Amino acid sequence: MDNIVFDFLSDYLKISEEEMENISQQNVIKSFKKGTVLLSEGEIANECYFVLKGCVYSYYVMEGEVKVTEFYTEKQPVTNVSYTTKKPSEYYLECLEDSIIAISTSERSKELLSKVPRLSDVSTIVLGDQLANQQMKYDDFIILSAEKRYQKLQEKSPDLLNRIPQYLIASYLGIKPESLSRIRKRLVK
Amino acid sequence: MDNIVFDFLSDYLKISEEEMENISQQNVIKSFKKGTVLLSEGEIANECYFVLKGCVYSYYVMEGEVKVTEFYTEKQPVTNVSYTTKKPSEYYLECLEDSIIAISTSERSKELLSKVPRLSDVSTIVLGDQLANQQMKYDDFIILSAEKRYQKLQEKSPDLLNRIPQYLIASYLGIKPESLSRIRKRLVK
DNA sequence: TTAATTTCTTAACCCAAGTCAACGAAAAGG
DNA sequence: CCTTTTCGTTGACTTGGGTTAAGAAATTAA
Repeated sequence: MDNIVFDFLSDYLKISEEEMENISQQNVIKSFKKGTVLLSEGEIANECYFVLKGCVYSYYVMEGEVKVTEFYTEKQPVTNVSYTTKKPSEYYLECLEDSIIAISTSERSKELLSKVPRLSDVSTIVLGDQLANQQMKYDDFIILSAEKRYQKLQEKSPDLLNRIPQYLIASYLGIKPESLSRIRKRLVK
Repeated sequence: MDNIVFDFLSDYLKISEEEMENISQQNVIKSFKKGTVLLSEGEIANECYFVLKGCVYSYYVMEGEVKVTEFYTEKQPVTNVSYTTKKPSEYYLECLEDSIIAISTSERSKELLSKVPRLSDVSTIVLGDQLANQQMKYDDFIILSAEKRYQKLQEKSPDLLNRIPQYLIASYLGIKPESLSRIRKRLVK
């Protein structure tokens, strides 16, 4: 499973055998059953996650209603406000499928960074990329209609539409399942 | 004007006289007239900005229509996707007021970081904070109605409502000026 | 396989925001 | 100062998404 981590890192730099060794030793990898809650509302996160296999999603519960904000699949770091701010989380992180996940903590990250200092450049770049992505995601949401957002999702991540139930896709798009049904009907014509 | 930069930095660490000296020397500060476009759609950004005084806003132009995505005021770093990705910008950055702005480039940042290495921790923290903020902003947009978003803006940044024209606030909230008018009318009752 | 449960679709009706248009208020320019 | 433009509000009408409810389709469990 480690090779997925190296695959991800090698987008940013070439890694030596020795560094690989250090990273492997530091890596804590766990399996979770579908439905496992990794972080609950109200909890303070002391772990951060990287999805190796499966799918994790984040959602708020507002007046009993689930509002999905993101899906994280293979090779994706899970952004986690509570882990950054050390304040109680306002949302949940849950496994949508049986998943294999690399887990880190502040302590382990520091330790790893001291052994492989070059990784700090990677983390800066990854953070910057995540910020840029997050901003683009937000901008799309403001700029585009629900219908356009669905079409864009179809283009950019058709895989998500297959592996994720439609009512969660609807929530992710900011609409109700019934509306997504109507949009899909409109579009097939 | 430098003191605003130090004020910002001192939220993250104590700065020595010598470091201040280095930072001051490296700092490029410019004044801009209201309406000055700092970055146009299609341009690749090679500068990044930090607002010392005044106000900068980011907006897309979609089919001739302006869609505001953010206002940046005193003591705020301006996030800039194009600066990170080195791809043509999809949006504009423009001064909404006469503004005084600290400007950096990749080269100058590197130089400064080599002189004051401690700043790299700050930049990581600031990046992390920005990511967390951006995510919270997105989540609010998905979760809340236009009316709730307006109320939240009123609470959190009443200053913006005074200094920024309403049709731009409306755009920022993702609605039309007419709708914002109606929301305001509904709320005074 | 069948039964139970979950997910998806459709229809009828409602409402908030969009559109178009008009008009008054405020700012900007001369 | 008055004129011109920009900005904010209001009204009438349209529209896309929400709500409720029912049934069909697809999963899951027995």
